[in-house]
Amino acid sequence: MEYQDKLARLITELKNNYLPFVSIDLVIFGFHDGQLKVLLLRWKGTDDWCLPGGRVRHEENLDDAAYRSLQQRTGLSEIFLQQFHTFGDVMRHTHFSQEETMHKLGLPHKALKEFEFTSRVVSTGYYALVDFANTTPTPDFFTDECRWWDITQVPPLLFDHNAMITLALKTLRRQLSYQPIGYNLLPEKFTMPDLQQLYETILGQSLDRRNFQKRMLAYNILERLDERKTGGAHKSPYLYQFNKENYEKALASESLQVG
Amino acid sequence: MEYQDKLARLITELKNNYLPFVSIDLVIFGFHDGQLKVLLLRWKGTDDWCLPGGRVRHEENLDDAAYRSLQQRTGLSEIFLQQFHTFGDVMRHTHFSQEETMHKLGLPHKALKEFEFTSRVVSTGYYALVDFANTTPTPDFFTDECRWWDITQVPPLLFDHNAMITLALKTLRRQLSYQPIGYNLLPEKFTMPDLQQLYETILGQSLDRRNFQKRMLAYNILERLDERKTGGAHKSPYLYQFNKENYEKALASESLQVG
DNA sequence: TCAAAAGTGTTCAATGTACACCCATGC
DNA sequence: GCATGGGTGTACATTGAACACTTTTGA
Repeated sequence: MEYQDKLARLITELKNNYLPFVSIDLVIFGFHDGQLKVLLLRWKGTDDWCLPGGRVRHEENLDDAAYRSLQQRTGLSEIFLQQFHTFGDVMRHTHFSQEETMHKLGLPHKALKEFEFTSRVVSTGYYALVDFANTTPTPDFFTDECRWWDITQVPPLLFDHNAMITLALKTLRRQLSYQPIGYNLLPEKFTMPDLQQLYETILGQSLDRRNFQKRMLAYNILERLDERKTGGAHKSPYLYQFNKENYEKALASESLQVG
Repeated sequence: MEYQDKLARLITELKNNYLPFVSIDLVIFGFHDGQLKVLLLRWKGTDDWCLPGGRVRHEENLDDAAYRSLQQRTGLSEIFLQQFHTFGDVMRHTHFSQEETMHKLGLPHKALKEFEFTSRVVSTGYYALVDFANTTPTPDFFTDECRWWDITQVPPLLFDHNAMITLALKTLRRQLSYQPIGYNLLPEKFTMPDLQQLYETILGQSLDRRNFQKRMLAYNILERLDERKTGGAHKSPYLYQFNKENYEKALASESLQVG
């Protein structure tokens, strides 16, 4: 049976080359149609969803492992990726019993002994901001489906993954107050209303159009282009792009408005 | 040889009951004489200092492991303890070669094979704020000495521990801007100048006396007592104590000034 | 009586918030 | 021409920063 063969090889690979008891989980945010999205995976043959994650190779930095998983799930590189918390509770994986989990995974019981799929794992959570349009959601060996979910529609997830999303979002909102955001979430050229919608979506509240513009321009990370975006039954808004240099500077120095 | 016996028992204990590849490290801050202090350990028979840390038991939450180590090193319970970052670089422990490290530890080479003392470990950093006066610094099996160091005098430490302190301090400073601080760093009754000195020490800058007082009182976490502190050749300052309820509320809600 | 440090309040600047008018576009 | 939404500027409120005088205490 090919599945069992593959599984056996995978388990051997994990045992030989990856750290046990350590993992990373990813909260990958995207932005589309004025909605904040998060990328979820559906376990093979079940209706159970969870966050993408991965193991860490013996000779691989933790950050690199997160970055590798992110690339595998989204096909993207050069993305904003940031650690936000490490989840180390013993019971965080016992949302379901070992038997249930094995069943959900379609794994034979002996796999339990082979590798600690369901045992206690200390997992570091990372969140990423990616360009929705350029992402190619890709399931992995254990999952049938990988797709975007509206952040407001996320179902009950496996393990402690709902809590992870909550904390990632909280961290992202706080980040918004002292770092620029948008570089990986918006297309290269965008309008001020686009940017504002992004902020409003992340913060979950509406902002004053005029004050928002003033604030953004004051950050000195935007360049207004000569082009405008036409198509709407109203005045055409200017297109902007990020000034990469100043954007990076702001990211590094955390120099934007605090609070 | 008793040392070798103890070591053998310890290694067995670690192998059987603790997670490999996972650890916690502690940046324990204290406050004394207007100086911010950090607790460091000196390796047996060497002049090399490092942060206290510990391993995680198989059935133990990560936070509990940090808390346990903190109690073992300081004798204190009921302390503020917070995770600030997880350090997962492969090379973070290769400040010294394996041989050097084993030598510094006074360990036989065979111990290398027994347990990955010097191998790659993913370590979660926690910082704690403790009452300097009530602390009983206690070395562990691998160390001769455990004592407070002035934060400005910390020597080059083993591994990536200097970077850990730097990041812990940065996190602490940021925390200062949206959470109350002082409960575990000051005696029960303290004066406003005491509190201000604590803030100035942590932030590394002086603050305006009058504005500071206004800000602190606005937080509504202080209760002024009828007592004053006498002894100085000047007007006696009032004593204050924290209103525990409001203090906890502020801690939980992060409701203080942001920025 | 004097130096040292604490108690208190006011003024000014900067920042953030609220708000109004005019303009371009597509139907 | 008219509804929709974008471009811009001004007034007000709130917050934070700067600053001075008086009071108490021990030597």
